[in-house]
Amino acid sequence: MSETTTPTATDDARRASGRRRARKGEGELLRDEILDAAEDLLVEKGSMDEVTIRSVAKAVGVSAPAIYLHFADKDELFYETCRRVFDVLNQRLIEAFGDADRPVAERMTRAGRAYIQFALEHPDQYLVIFGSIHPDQMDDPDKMMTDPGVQSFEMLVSVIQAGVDAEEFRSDLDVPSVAVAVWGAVHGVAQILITKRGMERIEIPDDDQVIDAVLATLLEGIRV
Amino acid sequence: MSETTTPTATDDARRASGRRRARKGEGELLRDEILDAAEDLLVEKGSMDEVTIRSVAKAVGVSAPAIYLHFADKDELFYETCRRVFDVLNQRLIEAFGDADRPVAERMTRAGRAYIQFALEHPDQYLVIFGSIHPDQMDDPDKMMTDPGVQSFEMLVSVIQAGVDAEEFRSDLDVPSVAVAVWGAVHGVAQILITKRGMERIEIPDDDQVIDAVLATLLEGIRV
DNA sequence: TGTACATCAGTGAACGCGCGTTCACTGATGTAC
DNA sequence: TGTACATCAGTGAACGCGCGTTCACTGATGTAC
Repeated sequence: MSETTTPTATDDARRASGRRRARKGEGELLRDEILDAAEDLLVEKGSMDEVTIRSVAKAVGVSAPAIYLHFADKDELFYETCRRVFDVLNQRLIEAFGDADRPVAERMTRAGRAYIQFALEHPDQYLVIFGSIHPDQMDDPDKMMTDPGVQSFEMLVSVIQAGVDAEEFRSDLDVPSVAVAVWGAVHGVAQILITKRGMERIEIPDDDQVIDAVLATLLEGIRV
Repeated sequence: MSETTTPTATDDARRASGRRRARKGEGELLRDEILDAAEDLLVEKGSMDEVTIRSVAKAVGVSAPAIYLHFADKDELFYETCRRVFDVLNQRLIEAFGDADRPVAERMTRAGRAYIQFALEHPDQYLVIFGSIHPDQMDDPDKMMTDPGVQSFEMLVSVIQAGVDAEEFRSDLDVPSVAVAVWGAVHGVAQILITKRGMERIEIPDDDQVIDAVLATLLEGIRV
């Protein structure tokens, strides 16, 4: 049993997790792995409170203190985790809204569908993000999830305004109020479709039917 | 310093909290006080996880183990706390829907307004209730918040159907889908108005304007 | 009316646990000479 | 090319803390005789 053939604890850890210690200057690689693991665990557990620093570290194949080489504390880790997800949603909305040649009604429908579909594809992250936007937790304005959200919301406002200008939508609309109403409606439907699994006693139609219903109803309500 | 004049620790506790030990057979009185305190703390903290059994006991003026004379564990305590709130909302919706003489559109508007206003009056309980309806936590069907919710939802469905029958609403509506859409829209707007305090960068109009916008848009969208 | 007793609504101290975080350290990697 | 050294990415053990919950108990209240 020479030293070269005896597996060490370090070897075991490497084999189990598939991780090697990062080269010098490549420490940032671990950061992304941590964020990936945190996101996966968030999906699995459904709440930030039930995901521990230790479990994230274990999933990555690293010791718990190693997390602190990349994030100041637990809050910062999960803030970054959620922001990444929100960025993807924002990107999809920009794409859906962006095609300025098409009719406004069509662009809004596509964006609304993209929004709800994103929420259904990432149900846990979506709920965590919205759950984490709690008034009491918003004391630090720099830590808000809304940076990308603000951008999307402003696009929504200007698209509705464009619809009014193009005489697709009624001219008497209070555009900002309608924008909040549309956002709220789409968000609310997304949340209900996510949670409907638990509501067996309410017979909820297919996702697509409900998505069509809310988008059609909203559009019909603001159309000329 | 005779025993009759020396204040005991028990006297102090009584004076501080205003509680007396319940008479025999009146143990149930404490139960309501516990639920009231739990609800208040829930509002204050914004999340079940941040309210401890110890803090509830302290607010009531009782020792922590006393809680266990009335509730099996922490889950049961907060389940009951939320159910009470949900029952009030349900009652308000029944009232708003109930006046069968009036036009359906008016009844729906009143119910929608009552729903959002209730959410704004009890923002934290509302978010906690909706936050606690998480798919992963719904494994025990007897512990669902939806018992009163089911009743309200069924009323919504039948009211919309009544609107179709009375030829107030379009005959081609898929009533169940529209009901989910309406519920989702109202819920989503309520949630956004609750959380808007934290979103200073998005300029959100007055509550009433937004409420009017979503209800008018939805109604206009389903009207004949 | 007095008194022994059962019952009930609580209490105080302690339990075990898991958590976020800190600390002193190790050992591989790259670099200057 | 060899070697001493600085740097960096980690580790293992331990910390203090607050939590939900349990346990053995106390003392006021009502009741039977």
